[in-house]
Amino acid sequence: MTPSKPTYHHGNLRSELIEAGLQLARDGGPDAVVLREVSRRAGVSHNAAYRHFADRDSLLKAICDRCMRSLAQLMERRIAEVGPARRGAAAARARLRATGGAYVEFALTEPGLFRTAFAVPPGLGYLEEDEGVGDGGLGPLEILQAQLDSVWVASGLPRERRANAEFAAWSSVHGLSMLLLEGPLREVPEGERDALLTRLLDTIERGL
Amino acid sequence: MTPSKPTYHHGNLRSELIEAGLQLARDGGPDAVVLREVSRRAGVSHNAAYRHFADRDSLLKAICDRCMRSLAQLMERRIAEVGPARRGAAAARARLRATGGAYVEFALTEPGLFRTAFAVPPGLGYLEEDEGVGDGGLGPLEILQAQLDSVWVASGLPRERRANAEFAAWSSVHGLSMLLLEGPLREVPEGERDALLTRLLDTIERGL
DNA sequence: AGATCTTGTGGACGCTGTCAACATGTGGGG
DNA sequence: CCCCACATGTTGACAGCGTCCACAAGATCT
Repeated sequence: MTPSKPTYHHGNLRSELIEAGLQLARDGGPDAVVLREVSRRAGVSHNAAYRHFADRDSLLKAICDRCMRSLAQLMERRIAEVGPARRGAAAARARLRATGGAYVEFALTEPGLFRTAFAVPPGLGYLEEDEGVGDGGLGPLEILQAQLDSVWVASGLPRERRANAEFAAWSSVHGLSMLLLEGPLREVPEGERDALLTRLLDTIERGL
Repeated sequence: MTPSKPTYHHGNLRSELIEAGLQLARDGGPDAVVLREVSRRAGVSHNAAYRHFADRDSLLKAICDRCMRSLAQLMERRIAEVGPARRGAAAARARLRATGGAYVEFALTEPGLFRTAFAVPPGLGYLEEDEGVGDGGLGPLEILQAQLDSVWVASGLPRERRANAEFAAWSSVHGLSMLLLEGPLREVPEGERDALLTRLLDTIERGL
């Protein structure tokens, strides 16, 4: 099970397959993760992957988890950049905006990885067990929840309104990402995108 | 160009291909639109479609337009159900909520069609020319814009805040739909989904 | 050393989209 | 009316894909 014994036939194929698939996903999204091409890039025959993954979907799932991890890491980084020392309501709101901004930034700068992160094959559960988790051990949703908690504490928002706020915020940035990436907004010129994001974050912050 | 001359070899194949593809899309989403299976269902050989569509993507695009039209129609219907006679700010807001609700309703009741509506192949422009338009001649975005205009007029919201509001609202319902459909929220039990939608619409309405 | 399990290979099958060559039905000009 | 040109549909082929099966070879255990 542990993929880290470098003393077998190939060494540690499993990792290399994931790495090769990740590169394909980066360039062409989830559909570009082609089993035979992955094997080719790893330098093995077209069937070797079946010793490490039940089928293509199983490999894809592993790659999706890595993509989700990258997303979580960018969110963590952008939150940290606000400055850990800053306190108060303004800082909490700035971190919340950074969280949403990082989400859309990831979608636009790594479109292939973003699309792959959410291309988990049906039947393979999404939130398994510490998969797709950033350096802080939290997944994207949990990171967002933490920032919302901070805003609630710092801004004194009505407690009963906290319920499900994470899903409203998440949906917004996710939807904007999808629409810009592969939806009808993909023809929006680059210069206008920031305005859309700003307007979106304004709306959510006001509506919390 | 007009597909309605019932006096040729097959009659009007083009339409039947789209119809057959639509059924496949309804059951299995865009990936289920398989050229050979479409031809099979239309009762023609596997290559007949090439006389009406340049390639699979071209056929898929036509199917996507039909899906978008269905979405627009459901939005129109739900808006009309609010009651055309009702006037004032409350009515305008009710219609706006109906618009967003219809969007998510369509995604959940016709998941295959919804996913197909946004699976327009890259390279084939999204908003061509009166495609994917409802009975009122408006596409989903334009319908949403009209409802937002009504709210602005009826509620006297600050005019400078009108800019890009449609994209914030659209992103929200689109994101929720995607997350519930094929995203990490697809395991949310049916009973809790309405709460998420309500919270989302509340947030948007407050934040406009 | 020899048995056994794990890992990788080679070949096959049916599926897909697409291309080229061929067949057939339709409509118009002599 | 006939024949020609064109539009439409068919047949056959090709490469690429995921997957299954039988086999080979390296690693591990006794």
